[in-house]
Amino acid sequence: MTSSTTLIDIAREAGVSFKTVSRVINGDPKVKAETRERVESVVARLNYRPNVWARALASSRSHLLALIYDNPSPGYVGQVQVGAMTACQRAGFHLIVEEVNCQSPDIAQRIREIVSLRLDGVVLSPPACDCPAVLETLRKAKIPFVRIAPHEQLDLSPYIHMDDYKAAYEMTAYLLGAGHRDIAFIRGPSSHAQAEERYRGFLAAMEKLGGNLRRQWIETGGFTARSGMAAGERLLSTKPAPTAIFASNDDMAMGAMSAAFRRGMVPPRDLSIVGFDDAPIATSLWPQLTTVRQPVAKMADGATEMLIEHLNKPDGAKSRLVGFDIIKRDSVVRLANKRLNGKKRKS
Amino acid sequence: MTSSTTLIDIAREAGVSFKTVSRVINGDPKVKAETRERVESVVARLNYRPNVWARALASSRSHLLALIYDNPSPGYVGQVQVGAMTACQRAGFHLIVEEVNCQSPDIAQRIREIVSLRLDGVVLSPPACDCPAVLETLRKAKIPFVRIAPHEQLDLSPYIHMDDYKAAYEMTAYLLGAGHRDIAFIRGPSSHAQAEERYRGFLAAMEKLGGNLRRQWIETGGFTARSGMAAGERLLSTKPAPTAIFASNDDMAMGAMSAAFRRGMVPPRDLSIVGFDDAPIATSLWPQLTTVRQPVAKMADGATEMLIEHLNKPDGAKSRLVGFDIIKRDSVVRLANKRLNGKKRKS
DNA sequence: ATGAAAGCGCTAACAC
DNA sequence: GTGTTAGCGCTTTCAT
Repeated sequence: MTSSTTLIDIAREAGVSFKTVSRVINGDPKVKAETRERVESVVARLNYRPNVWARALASSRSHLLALIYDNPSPGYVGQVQVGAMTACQRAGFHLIVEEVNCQSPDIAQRIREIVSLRLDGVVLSPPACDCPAVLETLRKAKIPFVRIAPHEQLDLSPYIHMDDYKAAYEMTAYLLGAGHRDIAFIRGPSSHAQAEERYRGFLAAMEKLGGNLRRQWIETGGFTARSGMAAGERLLSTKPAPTAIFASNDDMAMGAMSAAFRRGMVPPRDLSIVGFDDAPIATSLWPQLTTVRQPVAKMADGATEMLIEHLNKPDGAKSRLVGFDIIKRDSVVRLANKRLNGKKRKS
Repeated sequence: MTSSTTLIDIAREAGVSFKTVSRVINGDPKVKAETRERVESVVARLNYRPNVWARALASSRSHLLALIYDNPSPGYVGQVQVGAMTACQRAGFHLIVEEVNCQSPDIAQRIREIVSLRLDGVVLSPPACDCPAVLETLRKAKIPFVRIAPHEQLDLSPYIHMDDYKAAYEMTAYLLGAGHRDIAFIRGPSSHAQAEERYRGFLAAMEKLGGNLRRQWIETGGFTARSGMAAGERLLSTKPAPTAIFASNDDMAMGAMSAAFRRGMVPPRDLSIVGFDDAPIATSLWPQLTTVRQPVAKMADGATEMLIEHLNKPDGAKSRLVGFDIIKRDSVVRLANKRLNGKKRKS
C-alpha cells in the first residue's frame, strides 16, 4: 500500500490539485499555511514518498551522486565512501559507487557510461581525480564534479585537500618538543606529491627548530612495510643512530619498528617512531603508533558537501583545506626518560 | 550532444519506428536481423544510451541495487562494496550504498526511506543482516533482498556464507601437519557466532588428528590486538608453553606476536602463530601472518549475483557457500626446524 | 515482425 | 495562491 501512493492520491484526499501537493513537497513558499498543513498531514498519514525516478525524469535532477574511485585499497575506499555517504544523507542525496580503471584504454567509455546515468554530480577520489582522460570526459559531459586531494589541474574543479607540509612540520615539532634532536626521516616515492610535501615539512621544521639534519638519516621507501623495514635497518646502523624515526606513512613506520625489534631494541624506550596516515595498523601495533590522522572520511564528506553546494550555486568556493590531527599514542618517549633508563646516547 | 540522444533520434536516423529501437535495445528476439543491425549501427554511431530514469519510471525496473550496512569497519565495508559493485557491473546494474544504524529507534523509518527509492533489490551485510527491524521492514515492503553471512532467520532470504568451522579445522590440520601438537587457541567473543564456529573447528581437528588439547591453552579475547596480547602473555607463561598459537582473528594474532616479542621470543622460530581473516595487518606484520582468507569481496559479489538472479527467477538457490583460502606466509615453522634450532621443548 | 497509443509520476511553464 | 496543460523518454498493451 505504502508502495505506490502518488501525488494524485494525496491531492484527492486533501481536496486540492495535485500541483499544490507538488508545491508542498518541494517547499514552495507560495502555499497558504493552512493548505500546506492539510496536505502535510495527509502526506504523513498515507506515508507518501515521491517517486525518485519520475522526479528525475521530469526535472533532470536525480539527487543522485556518484563516487568514482580507482584501484582502491579497500580501507581507503571504505572511509571515503562513508564520508561521502554521510554528506549525501544530510542533504537528501544518495550515493552510487563506481569503480573504474584509469589505466584501461576504455576509461573514457566507462566514464561516459556513468555519465549516462544522468547523475547530478560526481565525486572523484585519488588517483582517479588526477586521471586526464577522466577529467576530460567529465568536462565534456558538463557534469559537475569535485575532487579529493588532487595534485594536478587544480583549476578544473572544486577540490578539497589537506596540508601535508604543515602536518609533517607539526609532527616534527612535536618530536623536537619531546627532546629529540637526532631525527631520521623515511621518504615516500618521489612520484607521490603528498609524500614530497611531508618531506619538505620535516626539513623546514628541523631547520627552523634546531634538529640535527644528517644526510645518512634520510632514507627512502616505497610506502610498504618491507621497504620501511629495510630503511629502518639502514638508519639504525648509522653511528650515531637517530633517537627517533619519522616515516612518511604508517606501513613504513611499522617496518621501521620491526627493524628495531630485530636488533633487540624496544620501542619506544630505545627508539621513538612516528608515522603518517593513521591507518588501521597504527593501533594494531604494539606500541601503538603516534601518527598524523588524515581525515579521509572528513575530506570525502567535505568534498561531497562542496559538490552539493556547487549544484545550487556554481560559483561557490573553489577549494577547501581540512585540518589534521597529530594522534599521540605510545611510540614516542620524551628523551629525558630515555636518559634515565640509561642506554647509550651521547646526551 | 551525446548527452540526450533519444530513442526517437535513433528511430528517425534508422528509418524505423522508435518502438523497434526499443526492442533492439532490450534484446527482443522478434526483430529482423537486418533491421537489428541497422539500428545497432546507428546506436553505436550516435553513442546512444537509454535514459535510466525514464526506463525505471516506465518499467519499475531501475537496475539499481542498494548495499545496506551498519557500523562499518571501513576496511570491511570497502571490500563488501567492491565485491557488490563488481557483480553489479557484470550485470549492468548500479550500486547505491546506504549506511544505517540498527540500534536507532528510527531504523524502520530509515529503511522505508531507502525502499522508497524503488530499487530492484537490497544487499544486506553484517550486522544489518541480522537486525529484526530491518528484515521485517524489507519483508513488508516486498523488496527482494539477500544477506551476507547471516546468523538468524536463515529462511527469510537467500544468503551466502562461509564455512568457518571447516576453515578452522583445516588451519589446525595444517599446523598439525607441520609437526605441532601443542597448539593454543584464542577464542573470540562468544556472542560472535562465527568465532564459535572457528573454535569448534579447532577442537574437532585437535581431537580427530591428535593434537594436545589442554585447558590452559584455551584463552578468550575480544578480537582486539590488545586482548590478543594479553591472551598471548597468559598462554606463553604456561608450562609447558604451546609451540603454536591459533588466534581466531588477525588482530589477536598480532597481539600474540607482540607478546612473544616482549618475552624475547622470535616468531616463527620460537613460536608459530596463525590468524583468521587475512586483514591488511596480516601482511604488514613481520613475519607475515599465515591466516585464513575470508573472501569478503567474493561473498559480496556472490550475494549480489544471487540477488540479480533472484530478480529474474525468484525460485533460485536459497543459499551459497563460498570457499576460503589458507594463506601460508611466514609465521609458521615446521617443528623439525625448530628442534634443530635448539631452543627448549620437551621431546 | 513492426507500429500506434496510452501512460509511468512528476515538474515546468503558463494561466487564472 | 492555485489549477491547467504539456511533456521528460521510456515500456506496455494492443493492433496490424
